[in-house]
Amino acid sequence: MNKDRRLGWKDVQDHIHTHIQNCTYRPGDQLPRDEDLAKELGCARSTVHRAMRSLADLGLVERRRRGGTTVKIDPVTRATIDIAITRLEIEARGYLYTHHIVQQKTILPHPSIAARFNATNLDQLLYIRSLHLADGQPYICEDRWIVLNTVPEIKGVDLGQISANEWLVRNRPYSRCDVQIYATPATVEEAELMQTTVREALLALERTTWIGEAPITHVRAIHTPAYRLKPRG
Amino acid sequence: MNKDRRLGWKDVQDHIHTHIQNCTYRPGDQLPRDEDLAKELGCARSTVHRAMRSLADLGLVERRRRGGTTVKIDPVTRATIDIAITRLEIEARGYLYTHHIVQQKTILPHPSIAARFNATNLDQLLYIRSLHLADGQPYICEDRWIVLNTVPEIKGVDLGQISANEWLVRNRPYSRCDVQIYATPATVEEAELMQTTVREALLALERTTWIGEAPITHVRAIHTPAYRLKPRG
DNA sequence: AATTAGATTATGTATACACATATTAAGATT
DNA sequence: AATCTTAATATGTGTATACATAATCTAATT
Repeated sequence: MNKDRRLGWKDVQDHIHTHIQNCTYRPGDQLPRDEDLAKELGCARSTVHRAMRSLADLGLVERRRRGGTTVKIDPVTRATIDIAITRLEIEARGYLYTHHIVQQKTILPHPSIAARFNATNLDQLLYIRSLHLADGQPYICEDRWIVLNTVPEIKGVDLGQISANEWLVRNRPYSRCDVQIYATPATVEEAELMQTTVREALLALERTTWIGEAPITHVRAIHTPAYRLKPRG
Repeated sequence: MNKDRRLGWKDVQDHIHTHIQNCTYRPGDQLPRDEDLAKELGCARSTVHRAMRSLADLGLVERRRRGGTTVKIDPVTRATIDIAITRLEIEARGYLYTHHIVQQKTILPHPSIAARFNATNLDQLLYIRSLHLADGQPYICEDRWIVLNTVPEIKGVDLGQISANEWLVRNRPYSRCDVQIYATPATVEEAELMQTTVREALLALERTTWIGEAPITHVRAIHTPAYRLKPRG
């Protein structure tokens, strides 16, 4: 009912945020101490602290132990992207998901792949090229290398049924993930698979994962020409 | 000295995180109540709460008021990218930054631009195409539309000196920013500016900003062919 | 003058407690 | 059986307090 009871940390956050947008506080400016703000606004220091930490997480302010809080001198635009299981992304858009394996083989690691893993002594890899479709139309083509030493169980999985993408996400948590996003021209084979023209500009999303020191998988997913990656919320 | 004094929230976070990586707790599994965990680990509930909130922020667990905490059923790979002032990005890589304006004119909004702003009644726009170089080599080519009604002061700024990018970031905080990332083939003019070939695949980064309801600027930045966007460490 | 040691300061963390809120389960009412 | 009400429950928030830690300034020492 009545929100006027007490001041919540979100209220405090909005208060400061508004002042930053107002240019009351400009980039580089020093903000009041938590304790002073608490007294001024009539709440506990912990409440101001909670608000300030949130603003710091958003990249709007910087806090230093004895230096206090300042509005970030060089503001950055912070965008967070969630890379979901491909099936779920396609279904979330209201399409019917299907996928099939284009090629699958066990190989020794190419130097460029080994470099991605930052490892020299890699053994056998399972390479899979698969196509993920939305309502029958190509959506993502992924090239994946799976480190069999780290994930031996995958040899017993029917990857035509459940995609390697989905199986790994559900069964192999990782401790580190390296992501790279870039544009790449479609090769002849990719163009054919994605039903587009050779050298068409495609968005590539590369991920490499480890569990502890052990490499799990490296994947390069290329999207349809019209694809636009949009950060959340 | 000795870290064994008391359990910190990061210790608790690591504890849970390790169990998730272990598959002790698997996607979909229910975690113990905060209070039980606190008792088990010998710390306060607030400490567990802090750790859990952090894990929720990382997208690893989900919390619901009476439903407790569960390991996220469909884990996503969450990547955060910071888009900095172009000059700072180039200088951070150790290059000498220069920039120049290729074209500048005042125009009425093209429908596609108005659509980006989600506004119909836009007045005059300042359009600027500028090239940002690293050690003299093309790095980013940006097309920018500035809403003069919202930012009239920019008419008095020497944008050959300070780039529109930098001036806006420093002087015009925004309340909303829309980001889109995609691949685009270089046009004839873009290819010439970026010293590459026509239809080469380039990474485009589009941003649109508002302050309150008022549109500020829309910018489309295309990068060199080799450019890779990397989320922060 | 340079270095060191100690005091000062603002944020960071841990704790205990009370109450708020969303959600589910159980029970009462129709 | 369907609906509404009420109670139970786990997380969310606000407060007060104490102490930890990092950064900075000051003063003592060499």
